[in-house]
Amino acid sequence: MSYMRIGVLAAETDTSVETLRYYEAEGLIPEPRRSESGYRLYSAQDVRRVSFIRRARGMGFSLKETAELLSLQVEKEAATCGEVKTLAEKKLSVIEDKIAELNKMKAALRQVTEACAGGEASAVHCTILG
Amino acid sequence: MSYMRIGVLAAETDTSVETLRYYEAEGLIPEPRRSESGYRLYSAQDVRRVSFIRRARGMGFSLKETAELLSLQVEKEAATCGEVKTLAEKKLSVIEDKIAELNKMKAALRQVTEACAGGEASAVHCTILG
DNA sequence: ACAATGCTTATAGTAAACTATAGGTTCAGG
DNA sequence: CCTGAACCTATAGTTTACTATAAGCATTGT
Repeated sequence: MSYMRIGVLAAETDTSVETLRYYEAEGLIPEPRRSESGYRLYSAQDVRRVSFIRRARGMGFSLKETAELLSLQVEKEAATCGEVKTLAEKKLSVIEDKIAELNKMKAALRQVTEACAGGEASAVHCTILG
Repeated sequence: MSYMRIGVLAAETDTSVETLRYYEAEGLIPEPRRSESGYRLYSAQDVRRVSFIRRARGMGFSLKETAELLSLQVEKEAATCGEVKTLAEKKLSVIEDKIAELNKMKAALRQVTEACAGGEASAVHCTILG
């Protein structure tokens, strides 16, 4: 149960096996250990890593930006604590900005739902923009 | 001052003129009125609309999804209040989900900055994932 | 034993969202 | 008047992120 093959990882992370191999080729996930016959074998940590990648992608981070976020883990030996902390804080503020943007969109949509009583009346006054 | 040309709109919205024409071709912004010589002329409302598009794109919404969000404005005559309200609420929950995901990522990054004292020590214990 | 399923590599194809180019028109400043 | 910047259309090219195909080996169920 400890190690899973690529199909299981794909299912667990709602990804395709092709995409997983692509992420590996692009360096977003490390080369996994292999079974005797050459099958890729993944751990629970890989599930977390791929889930993180999918989440970041869904938020509009590119694969390159996602890799930067993940580098906070990968570079742990190489970088000093200070460097990692600085990068993490920079990324954190990017995320804060995104949350703020989403809250703006939320407010705009709220206006719509509140202006609309619902029902059959024409939606002339329902508008997302000014 | 009331109407601006495409270059000004591009500057105001941090977009390229090519992208603006592309958005027009794709139906994300309406065909603007033209000057005598055929130049596109935009209003302040167009600035708001393009800004909204850029914000939505940055959040990971595709152009198609962005168009759906904007349709809440465009379809105002055609659709009933009930339909618009339902769509708005659906989109609202997508946005809530995105905010929740970002908060997860934020928590993960917080762990990093907190585990890292900062300074010269190796960042072995700085990790974004488990 | 053998077919179905799942894995392997390598390579090619695709869709979305720009981005750039070519060739021409308009307009503002010197 | 003329040069250069900004605009026009039409079309072609690029990048990103997959997605599919081909040809073959491995594993599992009957």
